[in-house]
Order: sequence, then structure tokens, then C-alpha cells
Amino acid sequence: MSAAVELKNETESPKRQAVLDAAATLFMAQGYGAISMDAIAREAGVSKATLYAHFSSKDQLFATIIGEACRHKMGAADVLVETDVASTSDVGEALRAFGIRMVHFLMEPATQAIYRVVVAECVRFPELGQAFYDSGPAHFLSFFSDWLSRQMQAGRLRAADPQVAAEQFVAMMRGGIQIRISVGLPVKHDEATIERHVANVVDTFLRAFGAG
Amino acid sequence: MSAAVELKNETESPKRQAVLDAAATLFMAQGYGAISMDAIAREAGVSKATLYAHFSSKDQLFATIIGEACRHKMGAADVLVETDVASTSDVGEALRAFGIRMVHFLMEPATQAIYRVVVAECVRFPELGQAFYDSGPAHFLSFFSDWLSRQMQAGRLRAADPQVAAEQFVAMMRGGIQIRISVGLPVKHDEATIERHVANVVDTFLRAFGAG
DNA sequence: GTCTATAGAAGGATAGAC
DNA sequence: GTCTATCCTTCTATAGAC
Repeated sequence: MSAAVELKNETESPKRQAVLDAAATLFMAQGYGAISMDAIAREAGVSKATLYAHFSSKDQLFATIIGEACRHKMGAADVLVETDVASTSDVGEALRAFGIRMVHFLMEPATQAIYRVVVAECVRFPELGQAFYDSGPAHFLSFFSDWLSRQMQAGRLRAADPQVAAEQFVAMMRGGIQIRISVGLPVKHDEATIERHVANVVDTFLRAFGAG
Repeated sequence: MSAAVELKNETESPKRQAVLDAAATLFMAQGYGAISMDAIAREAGVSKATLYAHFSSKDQLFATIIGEACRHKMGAADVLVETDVASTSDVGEALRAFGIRMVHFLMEPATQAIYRVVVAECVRFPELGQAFYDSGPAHFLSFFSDWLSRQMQAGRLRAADPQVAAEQFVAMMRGGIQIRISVGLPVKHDEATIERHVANVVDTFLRAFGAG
């Protein structure tokens, strides 16, 4: 399954690793309730007893998997901003590059799988909501609003609350994409469509926050 | 439970209605997997056999409930736009009034409960995603972009693609609120905070799409 | 239509041998 | 650590009496 996320594991036990991989794949694809411990053991190629030798309960296995996936997958947020975006002095170009990376990131099956699972199970596992938000959106917004703040100080954007600007930019980028994907509907993902969407958002953003 | 949504039912059978109400309340609060038919029967004050006399399976009951809740609750979207918003010629004031209604709507427990359940179960029940999107966001955007289009034609907003403008406005309104609520995190919901948020969005929107 | 009682299957978790 | 076999609970769904 393409939605799987590789999870690091210190004590290199191959069976334990197989369980983690299988559980990640299945939980991401179908959620907590739809997956049985039998199914995980079968997918991992181990017995249920082995599974329970490594993880004390289904709850604990699930929380371990999803919590780790949040930190691992969502922690990539800052890379999105800092790579080639910081290297140009053309704000519009930088925002476009950033936007395209962001949209691609949002449309990755793994990203959506994590979001879907967290939304579905945050009632039963409240700590997951916090883990997701802190390592994903919050981390993300913090980096981006710092970057915007520097652009404002350099006079390349008008003075404004960088926190608000960042939230609005990210919200528009997410826009209709996230809500459609999250309820399982198809989204046009060809490059031309993405580039048009990003260009529209950057245009609106610069009209509102541009220096001139 | 405050997240319940009253469901209309033509054949006025009190027990059937009790089942619908109980199932709506429980499914919305805890999702498909966490709720048993026993629990629904108990909450409704009927036996399981009675329950199965009215609904042929758990799947069918669930799909009926959630599909109906989407159409019933989400169908209120157009009212948000057409009420007092259309009566003023001050675009900014109209947008603010609309934004405040929209934010309140988004923060209602029932709204979030429906969204959460649809996200969680759209893999198992693909038709729910479509029902949710069509009767909620799509319906909504269609009305709002018509309204924006009229404002543009009247010269109160600059000429632009009303579809794009509507999506961007709605996305900014939803902004950080929806993503936080959807993963179970608290959101400041006092009137002052909401009004500041709405004012920020309208300000950005008018800078980008205002006539002057 | 409505109930009590139960069939039949599936799931989480464990005992005990190796 | 790993397996096979199994326990016990819970769940969906139905049979049969009223």
C-alpha cells in the first residue's frame, strides 16, 4: 500500500519491524476499527502471540504507530520552506515554489492517510490530535510566519501580522483540496491545475500583503 | 448529546424514531466501529429485534443516518448567505456578517461530528463523501460565488473569477479553525476572537478583490 | 410490532510447548 | 522469541413466543 510510512525502530528485530510495517499500512488504509490483530499478524507473516510479545495491546500498537507517523512524516514541514525558497529574493517566486511543494505534500497519500486516521480516532486517542497538530500544522506555520516576518522587515512585503498572513496563505493553499481529499473525493492533480491554483493564491496574497 | 441531529421520518413510528435518534447521537459521538447495535437498542429503549425489524443491518442504518444528516444539516448552507447578508449594499459589512455566521456554523458540534464521521468512514461508505460534499461545501460555494458574481457586476468588487474568490474566502474563514477542531483540539470561541478573525479575513479579501 | 433468548462468527488476548 | 491452539468476550443477526 502506498499510504504506508516507514517507521524507525532502535532495537533491530525483524519480526517487530514487520509488525510495525504491516500495522502502519493497514491502520492507515482502513482505520482502527476495521483492522483486527489477526489481519496485522497475517500481513506481517508472524503469529498473534509474537505480535503480543512486542506490543501489549491493540490500543498501544495503534497509538505507537500513529504517533510516530505524525512526528516522522509531518516533521518534514520545515524542509518545505527552507530549501530553495530562501534562496531567491523574488517574494512571488518564492511563494509560488513554496506553494507547489505544499500542495504536493498535502496530496501525498501518506499525508492524507495520517490526517484521516487522526480525525477518525482523536476521540478515542486524544493525544494523537495534539501530536499531529504540533508536529504538522503548528510546526509548519511557525517556520513560515518567521520567513514572512523577515520578508516584511526587508520591505519586500508590507508590515502586517505575520502569524495572520501565514495562516491565511496556508488556508488558501489547502483550500478546496484538503476537504475534498479528506472525504475521499478525487482531486485534479495534474501539474497545470496545481500551478494555476498556486498562482491564484499567490496573486491574491500579494494583492493583500505586497509591498507596493 | 449535543451533537445529535433531528432526523425527519415520514412513517411516524415512535420506536423507529427513537432508534433513529439514538443511532444518530451515538454514531456522531463515537463513530461506526465503536457503537454496537446493543448500545443503540439500549439508548433507544427498544429491543434489538425491534431495531432489526426497522433496519436490515448496521451498515444500512449507519448509511441512512449519516446520509440524511448530511442533507439535513449541511443543506442549511444557503440560508447563511441569503438572510441579512443580501440586504445591505456595503460589501464589507455583508462579508463580515456572512463570515460570522459561517464560523459559528463550522464550530457547532453537530457540524464537526458529521465531518468527523464522514472522514472516518468514507473508505467503507464511499457514497457518504459525495453526499457530504454536495450538500455541504459544494452547495455553499455555489451560492456564495453567485453572490460574489453579482457584487462584481454591480461594481462593488473588481472583476475576477467568482469561483476562485469564493473558494479563497471560504478557505481563509475555515482557516486554522477547522483543522484544529477536526483533530479534537480546543478553539477559542469567544465573540471577540471570532470577530477579530473574521475582520482579518475580510480585510485581506477586500485588499485583493475590492473595487477601489 | 415487540419482546426474550440464543445462534453463529469474529475479535482481543493468553497458555504452554519448543 | 516464536509458534499452535484456545479461552472468553462481544458483536451482528435471527428464531420463536406473544
